[in-house]
Amino acid sequence: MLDIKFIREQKEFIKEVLRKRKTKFDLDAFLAQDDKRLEILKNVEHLRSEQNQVSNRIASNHTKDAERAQLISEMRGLKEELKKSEDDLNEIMKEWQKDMLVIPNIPSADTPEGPDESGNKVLRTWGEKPAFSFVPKDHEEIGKALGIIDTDTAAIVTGSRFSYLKGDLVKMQFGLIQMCFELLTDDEKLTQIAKEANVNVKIKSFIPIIPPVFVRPLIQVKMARFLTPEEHYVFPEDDQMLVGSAEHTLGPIHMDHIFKEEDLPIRYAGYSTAFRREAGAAGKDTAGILRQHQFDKIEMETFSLPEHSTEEQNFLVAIQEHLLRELKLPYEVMIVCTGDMGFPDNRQIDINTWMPGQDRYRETHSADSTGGFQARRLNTRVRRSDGKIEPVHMNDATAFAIGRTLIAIIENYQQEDGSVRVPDVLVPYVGKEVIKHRS
RNA sequence: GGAGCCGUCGCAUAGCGGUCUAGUGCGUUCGCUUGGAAAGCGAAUGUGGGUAACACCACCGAGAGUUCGAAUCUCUCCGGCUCCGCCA
Repeated sequence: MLDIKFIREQKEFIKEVLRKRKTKFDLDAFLAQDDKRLEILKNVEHLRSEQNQVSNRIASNHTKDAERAQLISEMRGLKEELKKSEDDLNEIMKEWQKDMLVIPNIPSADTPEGPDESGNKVLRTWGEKPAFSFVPKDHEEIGKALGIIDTDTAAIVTGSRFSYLKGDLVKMQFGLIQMCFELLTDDEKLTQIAKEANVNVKIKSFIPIIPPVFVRPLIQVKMARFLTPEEHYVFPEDDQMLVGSAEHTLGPIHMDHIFKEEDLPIRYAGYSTAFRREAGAAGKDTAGILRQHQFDKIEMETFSLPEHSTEEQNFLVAIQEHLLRELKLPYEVMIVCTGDMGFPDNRQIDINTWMPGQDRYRETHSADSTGGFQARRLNTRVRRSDGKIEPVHMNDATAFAIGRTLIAIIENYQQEDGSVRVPDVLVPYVGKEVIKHRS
């Protein structure tokens, strides 16, 4: 949510934002409504003020009985007028709040304008795509043959887009989790990463979190992550829904809280399963485990001072890149254009990792800078040293989308005989250098 | 799931229909005092809306209601605690 004062003051600018982000919204009509809202609000406050004054006179000992009776009958009339005005205000506020939720965040200056994902720009690439002396297979074929991925049984037991991961692949998942948390809780390594990426942030390690996977729909609305209800598993009788990302329960941790300036930044790393209905993706990526209804993820969520949030986002991207470099997986870093970026984002950076089995880069990471957009709805603020209170800035970013990272490893590290080499950094966790079929 | 308590300004508490535009203590900040400090004394200290700035208004877990008037009474919901039951 944007600041209504800002919207009022920067009308033309907001219109431009709406156009760039392909949002159909009649801003003029909305602002006319807003004028009306302020007018009614003033009226309500005036009436309430009068009500209090008269009420005080009724209560006063100096008021004579006859006068008191007179005042009480006066109050009856006032009461009705107030009620009517309040009803008007409530009605207009309902519309107003709905409208405010439709206006997206303002894209950063370096966000390219574009209609859809074709407008995204690659900022840099890293790593050599592996050269194979044979035709590389995709992860499903390899995983199935090795007995480490079983989607067939999952389809029978549960349904499509679910899977059993088995054997060494499970150990590899826990290896990824381990190496990730070791990094994110290590000040020294984080300092090194920031230095190498030339990013200027206060180093403070991440607090590991295992968050709930259920969340109230109302909280999702505050996170601006509930624009497509059909994408979520919702349980109306419990007024709860499954999260689509750990971000959904990490972001609201400090709802209604006011930070001291020196508290920031605060960084969390949450490990959680994510659930998505993939309602709009029928027939897309049906093979293997690329697009599942259920997958595990480590998500970074940080709270920072407004002037530090872009640098914070760059820091999170540097961490993402570091993790991929540790695994020696080739990737490209991409800045997402206005037509493709997430609704609450002011700057979105995606990382696509090379997947030889599909002969293309696929999205494995996203780093979303939402500025004060989510924080304003969540009422998460900071008191500056001069006493002023403002929304904090929030960043969220993938550390590992584990399923997709496993895919990238399987496909990049595959060998002609169908076995998969284990990346050096994961060998201690998996306990072997090559994953072969279990005899 | 059953029974009983409870939710007030950072924390702790008062508040039992009008004097609550919410009192007190702790904490915090500033000042006095001091060679300096502690103690003591004095003052300030919630959030939001609104305004050029004031005024003004709202907020006592959330919402609805009763009333001329609600932190206070009623209802619904949310959350917490204690006991019982069940359970990893």
